[in-house]
Amino acid sequence: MFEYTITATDPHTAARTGIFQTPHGALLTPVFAPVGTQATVKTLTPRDLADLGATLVLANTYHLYLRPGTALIQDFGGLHSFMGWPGPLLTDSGGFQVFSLALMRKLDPDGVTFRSHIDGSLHRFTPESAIANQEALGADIIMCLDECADPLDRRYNEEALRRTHAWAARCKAAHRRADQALFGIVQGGIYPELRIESARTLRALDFPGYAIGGLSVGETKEQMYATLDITVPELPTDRPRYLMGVGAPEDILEGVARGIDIFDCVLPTRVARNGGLFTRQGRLNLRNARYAADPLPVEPGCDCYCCQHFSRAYLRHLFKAGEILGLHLATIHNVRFMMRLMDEIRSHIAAGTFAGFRERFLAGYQAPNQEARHAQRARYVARLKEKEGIP
RNA sequence: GUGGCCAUAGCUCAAUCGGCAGAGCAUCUGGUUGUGGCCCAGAAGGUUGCGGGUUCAAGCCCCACUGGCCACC
Repeated sequence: MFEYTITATDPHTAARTGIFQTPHGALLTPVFAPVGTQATVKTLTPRDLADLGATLVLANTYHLYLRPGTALIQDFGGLHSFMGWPGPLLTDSGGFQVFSLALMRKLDPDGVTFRSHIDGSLHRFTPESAIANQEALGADIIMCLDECADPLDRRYNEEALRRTHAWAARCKAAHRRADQALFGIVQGGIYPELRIESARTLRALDFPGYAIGGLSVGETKEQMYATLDITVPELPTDRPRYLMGVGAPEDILEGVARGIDIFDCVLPTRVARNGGLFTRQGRLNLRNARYAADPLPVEPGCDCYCCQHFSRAYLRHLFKAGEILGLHLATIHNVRFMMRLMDEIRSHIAAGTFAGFRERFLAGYQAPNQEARHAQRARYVARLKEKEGIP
């Protein structure tokens, strides 16, 4: 179980294709996992997901632990049967959400105590309970409890890294189910020495796969790419590498080129629900007045149900009118866009033409305004700190 | 017909004693990276119903007109 077979390597980059065997099916990598936080990819049925070509779906342990409870899902035969998704599943540990969503958190060497963002009730995660929760959910790939620090705070990262490494060892020791692959998570912010130390420490624990966490959380894209450049080479080549929380189409290309095999991200589905539609030219904001009478499909040539049957004008109307169908159709398109992108990436790696494909894609793809992104991020962080009383 | 109340941004409404005309929604634009359809940021939008008057200064006070609502014939 959990054999990872490399099927092709790109001659010009670190990109590779592979097959990762799981109890619920084989994953062709590089693979992108749509996010189904609360045991559902918002607006999509499992049948939609299968039709779109999705193979791996991520669900969040933090949310499912709080509601409806991991024990209840276990009583229903686990997450696969509860949510009606027969394919491979991945759950995170819940650690990240404790730090990003919970109303309060108190760290100690043994774990983290926090208050639910839903009702304020008091809870606690330890490495052992994080594993127990994920064993109850029964996903094919599960994650160690880790601590995601501010990527630009060196001292915090040093401190968080000690906990993350100790917790990784305890997670591995606590993990019993042989039908789940437990991945370790490399942390260390944007600091090369910390990333290298983290990768080596986790590698010594011998996980069936390795995740890179703590990225796409506030650093620049250049810093993220540079961190991948120094981290991936420290990981074993015969195990899948999972870049958590990424990403945008341009980041997928850059990640694959640096040897990443697995991605997950809310971006395609979240942006879809706000009228942002992916195309090869960049993102199209359907709320814009310029599409009010546009008879074209979102992306001419796309084979998705949305593009095959509906105009931009109709989709814009659905969004302006607040109709549910707009969210569904936009999500269908964006997930299909990601799946087609991954298909093409795998084909080009297999054919040895990935480098040229990446270059052409990035030349034609207009990424969102980085200044606006970072300005917003700064405001968000400022609000968070104000909320928590940090000067 | 008589009396009273009202008229401010596309809509619903603020504006202290007469002292730089604002908000929410809608519109327009940008953003969302280990998920709240939430949300965040910015922009545009005004001859304060019309015409006079008083005043250094009027959305606010006075007169007339127009339109609306209420009450009573």
